[in-house]
Amino acid sequence: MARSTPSTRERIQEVALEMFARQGVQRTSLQDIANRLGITKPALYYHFSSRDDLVRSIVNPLIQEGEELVARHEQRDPVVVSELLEDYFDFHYRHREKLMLVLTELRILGEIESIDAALDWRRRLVGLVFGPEPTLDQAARAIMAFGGIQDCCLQLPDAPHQRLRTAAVDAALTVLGAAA
Amino acid sequence: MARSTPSTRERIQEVALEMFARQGVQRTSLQDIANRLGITKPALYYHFSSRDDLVRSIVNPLIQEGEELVARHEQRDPVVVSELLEDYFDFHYRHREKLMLVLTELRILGEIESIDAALDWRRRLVGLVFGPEPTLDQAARAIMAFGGIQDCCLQLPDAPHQRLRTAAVDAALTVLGAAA
DNA sequence: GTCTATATGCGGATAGAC
DNA sequence: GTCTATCCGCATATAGAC
Repeated sequence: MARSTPSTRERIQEVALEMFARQGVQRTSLQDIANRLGITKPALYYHFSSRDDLVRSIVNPLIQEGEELVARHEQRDPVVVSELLEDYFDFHYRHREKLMLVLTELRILGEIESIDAALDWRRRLVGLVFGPEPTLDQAARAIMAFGGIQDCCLQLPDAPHQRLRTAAVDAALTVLGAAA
Repeated sequence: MARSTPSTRERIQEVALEMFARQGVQRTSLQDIANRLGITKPALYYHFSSRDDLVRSIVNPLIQEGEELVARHEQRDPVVVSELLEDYFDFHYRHREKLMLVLTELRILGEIESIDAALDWRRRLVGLVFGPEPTLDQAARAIMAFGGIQDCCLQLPDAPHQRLRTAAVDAALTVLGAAA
């Protein structure tokens, strides 16, 4: 983390993320972002070809990293569910600011054509725990476990990291365990 | 359900809900809605004083009904958790189209100043199960249980109603039970 | 890589006639 | 209750100079 002077491109992403999170994507104009940085709109267009391009550049690395997480666990044999849940928690906790953005404005996933990737990601997570053809009961429990870990990260942001991690993962293991 | 010819006001709400759900609130202009109904924008303004007013008119009854559900269970002594969860499921299942709208665009709750009501609602639900000062572990489990029921309704829309109800409520009881 | 200047269009909203 | 006409503002986006 050298934190050398960030490039203009990176500064734009930083400020955009902060403003998107605070006042919403749609309500944040490129003008706003440019003003905040002391540059002009055309300068912004030099770095990002459109508004969606900017949003994509912020969200895509997240999707990428999530996919890698799943791929890593898919290669394990056997799958260790508790470690999967822990990694899943850490991923969400680490990126909770960006995730808050995505989840309070889920629609943007569709707008940047990433909705399919997100759905596929969910499907593969369930597959890791219950195989490719889960029963309805198993599907419900998987939704509750993974969704719940996500929600814990976002709804209890002030809780101490390690205690929250234990609480969330334990709760998830409880739901999953009763159907294993 | 007389389904007499709906008033223009009701037809606007119907069409708006359908378009909001399909293409998003922000991307649906009053012009779009008016065109679809074969009327003009000013005609729309006769029925709703602003765009937010229209959104509010669609979402508010939902919030209202949710509050009534919580209030009803708050008056019970003792609280019967399984029945609370069943009512909670039925509420979400019945209104899943509108809820999909709200949850894929959570930001709109802030825009119509209903975010506080929504947060308070969650807080009271947790209180019904674990009292006013839940531990972190209990809070995590409550988030997982209530959030999970919600997610099941929205993510498994094709599942048979009764089987889904049983699966979701059972799973929720499992998480809550282990901390009761 | 950043600027000035500007084109263009759409969205919300209102006035006032029918 | 619905229309025509219109205002205003802002957003996206481009051209071309420095």
